[in-house]
Amino acid sequence: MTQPKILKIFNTQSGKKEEFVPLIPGRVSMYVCGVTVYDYCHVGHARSAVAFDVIYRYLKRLGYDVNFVRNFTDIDDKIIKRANERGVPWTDITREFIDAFYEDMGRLNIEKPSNEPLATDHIHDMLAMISTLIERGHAYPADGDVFYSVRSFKDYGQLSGKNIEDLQSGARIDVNETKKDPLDFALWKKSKPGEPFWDSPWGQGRPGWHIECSAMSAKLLGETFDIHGGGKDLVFPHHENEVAQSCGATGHKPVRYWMHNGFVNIDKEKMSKSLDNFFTIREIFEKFHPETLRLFLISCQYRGPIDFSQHNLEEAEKVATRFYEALESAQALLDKRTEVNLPNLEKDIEAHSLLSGFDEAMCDDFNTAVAIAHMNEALKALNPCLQKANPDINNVRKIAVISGALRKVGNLLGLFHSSPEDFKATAFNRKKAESGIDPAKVEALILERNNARAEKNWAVADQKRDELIALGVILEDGPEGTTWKLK
RNA sequence: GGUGCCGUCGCCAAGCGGUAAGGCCAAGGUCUGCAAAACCUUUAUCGGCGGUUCGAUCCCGCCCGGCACCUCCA
Repeated sequence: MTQPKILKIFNTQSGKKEEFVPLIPGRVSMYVCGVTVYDYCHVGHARSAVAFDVIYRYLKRLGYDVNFVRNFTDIDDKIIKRANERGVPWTDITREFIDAFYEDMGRLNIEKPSNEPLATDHIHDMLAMISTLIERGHAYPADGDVFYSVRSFKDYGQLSGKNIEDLQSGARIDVNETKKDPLDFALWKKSKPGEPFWDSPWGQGRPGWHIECSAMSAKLLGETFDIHGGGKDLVFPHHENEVAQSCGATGHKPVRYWMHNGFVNIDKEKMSKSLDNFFTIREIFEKFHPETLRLFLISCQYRGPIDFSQHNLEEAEKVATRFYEALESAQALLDKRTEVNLPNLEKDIEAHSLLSGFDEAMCDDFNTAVAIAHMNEALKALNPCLQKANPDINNVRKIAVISGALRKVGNLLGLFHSSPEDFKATAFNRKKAESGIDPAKVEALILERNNARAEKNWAVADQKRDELIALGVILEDGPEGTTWKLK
């Protein structure tokens, strides 16, 4: 990028968009809460992954050297429970779902972060932090457990906008006899017989959920780092507790910009395990191309809710198809017109209005919805050039520039990673399965129709077309013959 | 009960003080033997009522409707 842009980020902490200024010029340190590996990822996980992937990619475009850490929570009650249900070692569970996670993320075209620490590889860092918290009077051991004393931290609640009195009056906090205060949360949990454990000064046990992020972010990014992200549901208590832990241990705030993505909803309700209204990513991929899911997820601003439905995915699929088809024809034309020299193409691409519009949108708190609107405008400029039977040199160049700009912006959003054939094949296969159509029958009817057309027997040709339409088949007569697709 | 968020064209979705981006769908047109694709054109005053302002979808208040967090959760 030639022109420096001012990036604005909505900071959960302040509730406002703020100008982004990294702690160290030219560098960004970013930590995003990953997943607990006890099950397959659902669409909600996909949203978070895609949102921060787009953010990661864009920070790099702005020229930052980004140190991006995304953790795996690989020790937790749910993992132990799942292992017991299956009668296998808990490490079998974590290994299986880490592999599945990588498979899903790979298909979604999520870039690998700089570092992906496992909680269990950092137990010693957590123990050190817990000891510091005890020394500083922010935590206390109690019968093998260690708890954080929430009332020892005067700013508790400042991230999520809660105050201790309100939390206390809410009757949903579990009562635990060993806690001094019901608001206190576990830093270390004593293990029960048969459960995995690590040795600690307080006996055998395992870490509480929140401590891993505080310990690993400090270890890998420093006591103060730029961006911490995750789903909105993590604001309280997880991120609130992280702030308490880190501030308690170091005396200063760990995070400069807190970013939270909105939920994926089903019929206006949050998609969640407890409501049992979730879809796994791999279920979606059985019907839709990963890029369709990706485009759907970035078709609105990352902070708001997004309603998940087959209808909305189909709409995203249409949009993606239009882009793929235009890009495909542009490429075909450019391949044919190799005699046209295209000097300084990259420079013209970067200078195209799509790039400036894209940058403006992204600098406004990563507004991907507006970015996609600009892509549609570019597409609208590209298509008329593609209409021309034999475009002149200027048009060829225009096609090269606009399609290049579209590809570039698309790639920055993680799109156009597939081939047009693969992309269209996914939609075709789904429709074929849903309609139960027989391709051989379609081909036969098309042949009959084309025979009639060759004899200029339009009545028969149209009758065959009507039959095909009744089947949901749409014909396209092109210079290289007739192709068909499903409605 | 406490705390936030949201309500923009039939549908999805930006904008958030100066008279509403984009997409889907629909209609008309160009093209086509007819179609399809593509292109062109057309479609909203922003949940309701007050207030602040020269001016409000955008600020404030109240109301109606929906959601979320306060418990594991992306």
